[in-house]
Amino acid sequence: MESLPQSVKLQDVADAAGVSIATASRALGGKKRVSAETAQQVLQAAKRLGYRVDPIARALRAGSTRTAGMVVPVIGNAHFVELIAAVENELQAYGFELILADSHGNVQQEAKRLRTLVDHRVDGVLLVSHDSKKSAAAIREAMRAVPIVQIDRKVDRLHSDFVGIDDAAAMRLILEHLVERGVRTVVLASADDANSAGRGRREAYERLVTELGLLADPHVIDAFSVESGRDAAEEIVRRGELPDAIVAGSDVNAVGVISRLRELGLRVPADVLVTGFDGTQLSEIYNPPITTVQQPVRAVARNAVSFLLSRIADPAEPARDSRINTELVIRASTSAPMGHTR
Amino acid sequence: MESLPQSVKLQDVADAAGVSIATASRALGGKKRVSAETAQQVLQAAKRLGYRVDPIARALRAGSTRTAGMVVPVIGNAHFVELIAAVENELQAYGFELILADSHGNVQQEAKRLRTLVDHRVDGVLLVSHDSKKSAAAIREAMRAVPIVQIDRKVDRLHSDFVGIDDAAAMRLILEHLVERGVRTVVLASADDANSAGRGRREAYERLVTELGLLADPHVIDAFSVESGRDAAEEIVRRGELPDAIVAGSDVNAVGVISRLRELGLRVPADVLVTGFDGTQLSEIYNPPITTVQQPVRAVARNAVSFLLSRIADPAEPARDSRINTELVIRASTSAPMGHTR
DNA sequence: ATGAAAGCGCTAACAG
DNA sequence: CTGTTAGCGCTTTCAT
Repeated sequence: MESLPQSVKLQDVADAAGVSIATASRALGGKKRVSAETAQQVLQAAKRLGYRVDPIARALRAGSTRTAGMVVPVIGNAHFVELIAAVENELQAYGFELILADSHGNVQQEAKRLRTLVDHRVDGVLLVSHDSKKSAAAIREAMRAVPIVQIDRKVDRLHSDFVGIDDAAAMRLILEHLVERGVRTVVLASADDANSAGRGRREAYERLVTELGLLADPHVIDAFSVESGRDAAEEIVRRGELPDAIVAGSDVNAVGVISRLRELGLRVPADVLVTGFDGTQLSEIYNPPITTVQQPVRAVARNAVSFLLSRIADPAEPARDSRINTELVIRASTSAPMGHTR
Repeated sequence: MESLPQSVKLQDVADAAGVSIATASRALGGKKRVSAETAQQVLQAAKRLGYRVDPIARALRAGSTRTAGMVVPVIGNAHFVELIAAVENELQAYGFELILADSHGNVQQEAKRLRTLVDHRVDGVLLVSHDSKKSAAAIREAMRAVPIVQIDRKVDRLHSDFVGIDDAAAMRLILEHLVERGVRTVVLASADDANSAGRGRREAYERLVTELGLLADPHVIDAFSVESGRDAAEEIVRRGELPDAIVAGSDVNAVGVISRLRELGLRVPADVLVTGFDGTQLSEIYNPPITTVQQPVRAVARNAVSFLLSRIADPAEPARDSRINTELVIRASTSAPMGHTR
């Protein structure tokens, strides 16, 4: 009982209900200035005809596309994947579509994608930025046109909503756990200072290493990727004496570390303990399962979307900053007795 | 040197170039009916003012949004993640945006998402469908409004473009490899018949098992997910005698199988060989790395997008069906000598 | 080759 | 409470 898609327009509904197009629009929009019965008529006519608003026409006139953009550094990173899925799901509940953009860990691409998102009149943007300094300009520009909520990583001196985790507290969870396991020497294999998450984790690591009396080799600075994890492992092994534990800055790093160690004939946790960061499904299913700090991805997505929608509703709102707590999940990668305790 | 976003309109460019808005539009559109010099003037004025077309207004008038929709059963599945990333990348090259939708492996959701994509006037849809029968109705409806290219899975008796792999050939690669390894008994742990990929793989498996003289326990039918892989492993172990090899219908299944086996105290490949399917990064980094058939994801994405764009350009084109070949990648999960050879 | 003008489908003044 | 009307910014006949 459907007519051809897109062919039923507001005028048709108005005609069918015997009212003007304006009244039909108001009724459909749930506006107050319509009598209950007229509204009924219109609603029924609309349903009967299978009417659906044309979001394009509505957008042109009213400004809203009911679409949000999301920019991430790499779609493929396990953590971002989970974030994307959670965000899509959350937006979905509010009838918003998600336009996805990959910045390929590159400030130029990021700027470009941000610009086309703005051009496409998304109502708002969820952004996992690439560089805490170099990303600033493009974001500022985009913010003049549309609300932006930053997720996971914060750009320096940028006044916007933010949703993330408490990196320092999370790092403490990891390191205290390692201390309990009898670890004395550690090495950090994490992303470098280019983004705030990497920086926050490294700074916390350095503070805590001192506080907890751990011996830290100069840490290996790298990116959040499997490849980087592999490189880090390689370098650590090449240096000679293995540390008691390798603290990875993300689960994908940890996976890279472990897989390369294995290729080099070293076992986790028998030869060295390894921890992850993020709590992706990867950490759970990997062999060995990886001790990590679990990010509450759904909560992060929920907050981010809620911040975005409320800012769309009222752009003047003060910027909010939400840091959700993580939870330590202990798994096999740190469970066996170590071979190298001093 | 930027004015406020979205504030420069075609009229401004026309004024600056000293021509009419119609001429400006034609010049910007690269249309023929404009003199070379006038075109130059307009182009320069546009650049100088930082003009950018308003895609919404253009869409309302011209119909095209330069946006494609993509619907997948689960964003999180490793294979779909890679597909999404490749498609986003490919579309990007043509200046198309990607609206992403998760159907949550559910026909109702799928129908709904397809409908909102159509409402949002995407120019085309890339679809990994959920059910080779039950998905048909919604897809047919959507196809009346917009071109659809199916990826990976084909809905029965539906006349549309399709891009996928040769499941039968891929399964042959896997099984012949196992035979070479001396395997005699195998079990299939794969998705059930609800989608064509699952069905194709199972049918090929059954044919080949006979052809190759393998002993196949009744296969374990399941979904494409880590959890299903785990369940399958559990059931296989519970049955008693372990087969020589477990053939998973996807990499995520294989990972589930291996992780559960490990929990049950069984080792891969020492106790049983396991193969994956898809060739995701997961198969490469897992411990042990998993023997699998590699899908040429980038080629699939490239073909799918190219099919879509050419069909958008000419909806009357005959439907194309492209099956790209896979490659066997041998890794540790099938490399060690087996313990159970008969 | 160029310009004037008519909408695309909808919402929001502004009148009544 | 309801209807009339003016656009949102752009593309595209239809004249010239």
